[in-house]
Amino acid sequence: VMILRSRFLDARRKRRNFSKQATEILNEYFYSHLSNPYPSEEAKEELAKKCSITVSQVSNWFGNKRIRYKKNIGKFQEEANLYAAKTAVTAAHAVAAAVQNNQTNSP
Amino acid sequence: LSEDKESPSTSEPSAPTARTFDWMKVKRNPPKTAKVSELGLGASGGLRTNFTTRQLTELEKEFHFNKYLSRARRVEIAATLELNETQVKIWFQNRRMKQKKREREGGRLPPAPPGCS
DNA sequence: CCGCTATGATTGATCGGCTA
DNA sequence: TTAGCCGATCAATCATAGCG
Repeated sequence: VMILRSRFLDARRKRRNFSKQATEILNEYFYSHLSNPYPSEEAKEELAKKCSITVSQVSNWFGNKRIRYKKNIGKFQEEANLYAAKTAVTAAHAVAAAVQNNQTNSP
Repeated sequence: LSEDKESPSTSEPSAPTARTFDWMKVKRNPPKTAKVSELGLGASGGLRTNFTTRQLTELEKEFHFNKYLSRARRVEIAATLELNETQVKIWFQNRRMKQKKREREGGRLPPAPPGCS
């Protein structure tokens, strides 16, 4: 029984946390799509490239994130607000750029 | 082809942050791994079956022989390993997906782990 | 060094869609 | 109409990484 764990050194043994920036990118996507955090295959590939990890790892990350998020929403409130603010700033910049671009082209 | 806006379902019009969306409420039905034989005994439903090393070894062996099972073979395996036909069927289903996944992204740096001393 | 939490991966089983 | 398969996901758990 004890040695039943002979699932022999699953690959999980040498687990490595993702880089800080990779986690940053994943969280940004997750919270900016909180209403439906299910990236398409294409989106996963893009995220995988940006994070320098595999598509499967992106899938694992979202799978774990969704489950753990809904298991204890309160625990992620702080994180949620943090990324919500960050994307808001990004959106603001985008709007500002669009406005400026619009002014220089429309007249 | 994008714009979501999933209905926050049964929620308040607007909250400061983080509303509750439908995906957060999704609940899966518990496994019905019950065997018609034990209707009054424990260990039937709601639990994730833990396959023994022997069962996994046999299933793996069979998988390398056939990626797909015939009904007859499935019944045979299930009886031998004391599992449901469904469990055997699902095991093969998952095993095929696992195989495909490995072929797909396993196509890179398999050997040569730096620390080989 | 120890205990507890955070996190990546694994996997039996479920869900919805499609096909023979 | 129905059972098996696929693809994605869930949900529980494993083993390790990281922090106090």
